Amino acid sequence: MHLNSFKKYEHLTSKKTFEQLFLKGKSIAVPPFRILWMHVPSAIQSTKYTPVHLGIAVPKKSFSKAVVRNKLKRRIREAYRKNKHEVYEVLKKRNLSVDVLIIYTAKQELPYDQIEQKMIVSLHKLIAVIQ
RNA sequence: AUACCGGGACACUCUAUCGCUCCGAUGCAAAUCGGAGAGGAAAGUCCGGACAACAGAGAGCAUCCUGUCCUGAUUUAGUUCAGGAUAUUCGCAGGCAAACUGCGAAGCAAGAGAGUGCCACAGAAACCAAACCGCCUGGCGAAUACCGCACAGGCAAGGGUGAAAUCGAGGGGUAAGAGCCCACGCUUUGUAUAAGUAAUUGUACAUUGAUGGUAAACCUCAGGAGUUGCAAUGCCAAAUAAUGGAAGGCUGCUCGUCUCUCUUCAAUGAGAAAGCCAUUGGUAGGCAGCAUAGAUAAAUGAUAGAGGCUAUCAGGAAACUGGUAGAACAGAAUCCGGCUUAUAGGCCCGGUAUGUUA
RNA sequence: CGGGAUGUAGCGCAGUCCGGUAGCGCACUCCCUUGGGGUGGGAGAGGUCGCAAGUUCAAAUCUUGUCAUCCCGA
Repeated sequence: MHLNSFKKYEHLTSKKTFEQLFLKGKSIAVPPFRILWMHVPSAIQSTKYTPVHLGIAVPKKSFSKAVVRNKLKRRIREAYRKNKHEVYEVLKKRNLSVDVLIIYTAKQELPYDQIEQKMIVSLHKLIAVIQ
């Protein structure tokens, strides 16, 4: 498995899990993000084990144009893809898997390098909370 | 030449690394290899069509939409679009003036000779007749031109009001006046004739002086549209004792989901619009629909380099060289056609203004 | 993707159906009342009715286009 890939089976795809995250998920605030996460029963023996399922959300109220929303989602996905390996190592050691939802809460459109910096910070925070 | 406005086609290019979606091949799998991968508007959802459901076929009411003529275009459908022509409207000039003439621009939502409604304020009067200030004749008052009148009649030229007051202006005519009459111009309707595929236009004769405006008021005429929409619809899984996709009771009904007729099915049947009462639990995933882009929290990206373009700074006489910054509007979700709106930059076409030269 | 509604004074709303004067409440300004303020009384200002084009003598109102905001439907 390549370390920097971000395939479809690593996405959050079910509408139900989104609702559960909003109801029961624990939240961390790292501006410009807000991160909701929760533990999921692990299945380390099965071949389709994935430590993290990730969803990305950009609210329509802050950015009414679809182009801007797509651009931000792509930037966040790119930043996550490059920096996810630390989280994966920690979770693999402890046999855990989590569902995570990243919500973009800022009202301005940020450039890529800022988003990447904040992504590193927030992933470190997430690791600390899980441990 | 410069600036601005409008329209049109184009919508930075290439390479490397790391990644994404779908399809195909190999493979137990992980994965590897190959191929395809966003616009002119994908947008707004303003129209139309395909496609699907409502059992099938036909007719009609209500409701809604469209409205000159010809030619052409398309998924061959439209009342859509494009081009041309014409009625008409607007502006400028001419003219004493006009419902006039010439030039230029715009260019269609039919009909105001079926009926109903409305036309504020002002004005005497707003559509069917009428007379405020007036003009004229007669009568009366001492009163045969001049002043007056709760008098009798004639007139609609002039004033004034208004968006609009029954053709314009000239001459004749008259007590005063009036298309009352005449010439000129315009105009209504009809006939004939010429041009044109046609709408329509010209000419001649007769006739009229409009039948005030408003149909983006009701309406009339001609024509068109059955309704709902891919969240349509069909199937599977899951759920449950089991059924259904919400179930139940009452009222009131229907036999299409507006009405009528016929056909088919059905009376121990089928349907589900309206009102009231009361209960609110489970599943809300997948496949088809669906595409030589194509998903279902929804792919088409990030970084680096090179070249071209624009702006600006520095150097230079110039060609140019170097640095910095920038590159619009905007992202497919069933598909197709039209319309509308957004759009950096240079290019092409047209118009307006200013300047220079000839 | 498909339906629907609303834009009028600083704020909340009438008026739009059926075209001629743009109004109500709170807020604002000035004056009176009070020793001063509040309350109360009186007077006044503030709008080209989201924007554009059209119909009409005349448009907030009718027609068309457009821009915002909001609400529904699995």
